Amino acid sequence: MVASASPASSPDPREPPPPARELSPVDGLAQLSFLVHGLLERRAAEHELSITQTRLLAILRDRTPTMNELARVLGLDKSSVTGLVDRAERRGLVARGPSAADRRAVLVALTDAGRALVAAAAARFEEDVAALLDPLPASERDELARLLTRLLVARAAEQGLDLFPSSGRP
Amino acid sequence: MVASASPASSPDPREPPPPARELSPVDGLAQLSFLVHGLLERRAAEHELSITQTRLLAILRDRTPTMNELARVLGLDKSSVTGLVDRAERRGLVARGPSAADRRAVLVALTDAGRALVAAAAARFEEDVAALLDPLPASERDELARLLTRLLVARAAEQGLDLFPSSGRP
DNA sequence: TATTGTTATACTCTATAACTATA
DNA sequence: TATAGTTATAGAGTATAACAATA
Repeated sequence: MVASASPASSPDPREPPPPARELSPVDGLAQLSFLVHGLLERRAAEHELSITQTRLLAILRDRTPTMNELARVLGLDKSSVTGLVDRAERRGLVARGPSAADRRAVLVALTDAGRALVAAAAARFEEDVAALLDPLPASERDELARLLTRLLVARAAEQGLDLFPSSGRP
Repeated sequence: MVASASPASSPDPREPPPPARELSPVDGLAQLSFLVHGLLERRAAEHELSITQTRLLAILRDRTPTMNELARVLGLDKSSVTGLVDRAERRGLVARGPSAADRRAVLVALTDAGRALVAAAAARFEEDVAALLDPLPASERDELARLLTRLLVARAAEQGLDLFPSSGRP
């Protein structure tokens, strides 16, 4: 797993190769995850962005959180977010601002430049993933989407989250 | 994509919630990749390993490469590998040794401690991925494996690689 | 007293450039 | 001269601990 692409089982050398082999679901999922992660990493790098910087900008597309909220969403210590936002601010991608509600808090927002950059990177990444799915006919892409959605919904439910909110809440 | 779990489309608020929604194949793949990557990161961290250290140890399970080969496989500069192997060696996980063929070269091998550590981390990670697949009945896990294998085989073929070698070679 | 954010410090990971030893 | 590896240096990303300002 992790680094090697070969299946674990060693076939009997006396037999002719079996007609078609398949990855285990576990191996397939693991390998595909690394592949997709690498695609994002490469596209982000084209815009001089790390994965973390990309996540930061992606989060800010929807909200204007405090430093503290950002730390929670990113799963980082607040001191790490200070540095992260410092570097993005130096590049003019985000801006800090005061909070009307709490004079201790600092709000972080995307600048126009940051919004343009994350939009470009996201578009390219989505093209990559779409290209990855290209070999499958549409019916099988739908089937894949159905299976992946079920996995993600189940996982979200285990964590008490709803993957599809907005069903009748303010 | 990237950071947010919500689908892009906003439903009509006058309609009752549609019966079942689904992620696009692109979103499903992207989200699942981050999920699986995070699982590996957490399991590795339990053993005080970074993803990079884990990759290093995983590669060494199968081979005893030179520093140079390691740099190529990991996609890193050789100077980065020097530091990586330094830190692993300090922890007693790998050992450097001379090459009989080339007195400039340095061979890197897993120690027993390193082998035990990577085996433990890999086992836990595979349990995690298996648990992720648990919500699907066996027939759908098989279908998922079939679809993922086709994607990975197609991608490997584009790069001139065979995902399933060993068909009639020493 | 508790919370928000920054600073100081330290370690990992990564790269570029310069260097040593061998081929 | 070219290649294998290390060292020096620099910067991103991360965390812990101590601090200032505000609640």
